[in-house]
Amino acid sequence: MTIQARYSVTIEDVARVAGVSRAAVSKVIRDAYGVSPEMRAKVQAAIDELGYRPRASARAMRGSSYTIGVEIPDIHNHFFPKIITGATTALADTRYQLIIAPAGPDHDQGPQAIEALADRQVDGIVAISSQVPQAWLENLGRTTPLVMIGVHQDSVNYDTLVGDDLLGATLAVRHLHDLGHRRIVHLTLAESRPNTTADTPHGLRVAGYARAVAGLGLEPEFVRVEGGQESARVGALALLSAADGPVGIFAAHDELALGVLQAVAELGLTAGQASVVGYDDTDIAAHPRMALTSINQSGTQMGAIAVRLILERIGGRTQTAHEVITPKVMARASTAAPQARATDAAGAARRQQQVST
Amino acid sequence: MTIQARYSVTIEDVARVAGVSRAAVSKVIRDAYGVSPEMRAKVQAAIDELGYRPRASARAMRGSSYTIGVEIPDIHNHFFPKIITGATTALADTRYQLIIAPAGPDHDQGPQAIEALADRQVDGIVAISSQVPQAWLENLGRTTPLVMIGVHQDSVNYDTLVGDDLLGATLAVRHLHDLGHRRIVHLTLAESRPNTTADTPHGLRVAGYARAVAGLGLEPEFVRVEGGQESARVGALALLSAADGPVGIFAAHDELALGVLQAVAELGLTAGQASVVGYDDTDIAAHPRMALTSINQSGTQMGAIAVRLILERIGGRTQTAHEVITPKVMARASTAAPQARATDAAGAARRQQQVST
DNA sequence: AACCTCGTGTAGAGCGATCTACAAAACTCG
DNA sequence: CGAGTTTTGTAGATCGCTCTACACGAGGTT
Repeated sequence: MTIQARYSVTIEDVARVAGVSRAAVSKVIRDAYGVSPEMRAKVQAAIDELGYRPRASARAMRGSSYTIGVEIPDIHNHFFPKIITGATTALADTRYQLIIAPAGPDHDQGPQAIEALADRQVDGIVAISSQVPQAWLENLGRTTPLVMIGVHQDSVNYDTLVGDDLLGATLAVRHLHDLGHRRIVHLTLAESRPNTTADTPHGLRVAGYARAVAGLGLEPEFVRVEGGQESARVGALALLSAADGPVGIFAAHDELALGVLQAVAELGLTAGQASVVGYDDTDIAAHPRMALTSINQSGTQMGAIAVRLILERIGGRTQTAHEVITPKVMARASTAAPQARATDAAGAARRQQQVST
Repeated sequence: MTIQARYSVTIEDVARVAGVSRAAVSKVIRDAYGVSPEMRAKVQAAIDELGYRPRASARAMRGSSYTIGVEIPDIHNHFFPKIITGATTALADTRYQLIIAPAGPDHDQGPQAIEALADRQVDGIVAISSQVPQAWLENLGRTTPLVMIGVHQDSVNYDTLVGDDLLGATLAVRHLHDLGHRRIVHLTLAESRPNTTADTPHGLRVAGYARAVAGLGLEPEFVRVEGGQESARVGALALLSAADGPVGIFAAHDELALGVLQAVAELGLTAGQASVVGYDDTDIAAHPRMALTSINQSGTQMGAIAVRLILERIGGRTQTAHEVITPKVMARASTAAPQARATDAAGAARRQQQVST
């Protein structure tokens, strides 16, 4: 029975079966004021009997859609699922449902996905793409609770949530330096890529790196890549093939670091010869086969905070909030004290052979 | 200007500015029949000027929401992002937007997420959780185009899309056997877990394994775990510590295989001593540090097919379709010809020590 | 007894689009 | 050139819910 009529059963039907008005049913399902226990029981019985479920789109027309939207820029970056997990968990006991709008595979589709969420009248938006015009965001934030993750500019109409990228980069450099490395290279996205300007996470990591390196009296040195494991692999391969001493590589995020590890593996180098630090501490970093040293900025915590901020906004907070998460180093076996390269012919030959694999 | 009024701009406003009726504007934005070029231009100009965007929830009340929903059971399983990628790409040139509803971290929340999508009046649903009562799905399929991925029972009201799990398991076993392995163990989910009954992908992999092993005259042998890398690691650790000959392990999916690889790494075993095959061929499997042999059932292709099926349904197809994807082996370094274990005291001691790490 | 207050329920407008009729204008064509 | 056909645009109902305004009856006060 319940199953039979699943859709096409409306609040009207429930009202008829319960023998009350639509408004009464509406009150019950919204937990609104002014419902007697008897009425509630009667209505609830009718709801159960008919298997009634209110349609979100109809509710959204006047009230709220009970939906929180999260925009994620790259479904392949394993950092984002952590944010989702944190958010989903934080939302578990509420009546809100989380939906994700993935930005398309091409870049600069972030705004499009955010817009799609706004079009769907979600009650709040969490967005991660940073390459969105601020004016546009300010305007969106005026009508919809909005949390931007990784946006460092302060704003009037929306909340922000960032990791302390300046500090994170410093920690990465210091970690390599403490191990004894004196050549510390930063592998990051080409400046032509989105999300690389000065106030983005990647831009700040660049700045933090440059400052930390200068503070230690070392030369800054960059490898710029297009993004994705493959480009990082190629970039690292070029760097490491040309190098003959130990190199510490600070990759701007774990996805890139994995590409660097590919190159390290292909060249048969030890962690002492090529030490790699990533950023985000994704799940895979902890795997013993990777053992990637990484900067942790708890993604699950970020997700939970983002949801909290949204719910506060929905609850009536009018002042903007700007939260900062403090990163920490997760030291693993991908970094080690510097070690000279084997200069014997055998080693060189082996490396040579493995490059061509 | 465009930005200023972003929301609260309705079709009414556009109609007023363009000097036409609401219906005319509606026709233009839907590309409907009966619009002269001049009218179109006039309306389009007004739309651009005001920055008008139709609200999905209002459209959903009568027409369609132009939204396709995908339910995914476990955001941490890297196989699902591949499906999403395929689906997003396939949807790129249409007016449809893809949204994802993640099932909560607890199990058996699949139906809840699917229901959430239905409540939001999406025009089509792609769902991956298989542990949903069939009657419920049949009913849902009656009102909404629905594609179930990984559901092997044939259905009347919804389409299905599966990998040939029976064949995939056979390929895995045969691969290990061809390498020379004679002890081939299947590591899979405990039968108490969701999605393990006979007609689910995991159930069929078990059946395929059992049949293939029997066909080769070997004994079937199972390690049952709760799910997640950690439980697989623990299960594999127990298996491999007790074993003294070479073992071939066929893990029911890559996530579990990664856990097995952890155990292999901790015990310091070679690929010949413990050969591991996964299932799904997730991105990370190809990383040289993992080099995980895996059964590929193209996730991106699955996503693309799922979307195609949905769009066909929206377009009017009434007969159900049932697509099958043929899996193939991606052989990598995690599997190798069997190799005896070192029996010297040093080797045993080393293994012993590493277990306790 | 008349007046308030409070709790409970209902009527009915309204949200922003779509979509069915239908009217008016513009072509065909014998 | 008038009847028929096609094209183009509009009016207005409608989708399923929320929410404001209000009616009604029961108690409480003076």
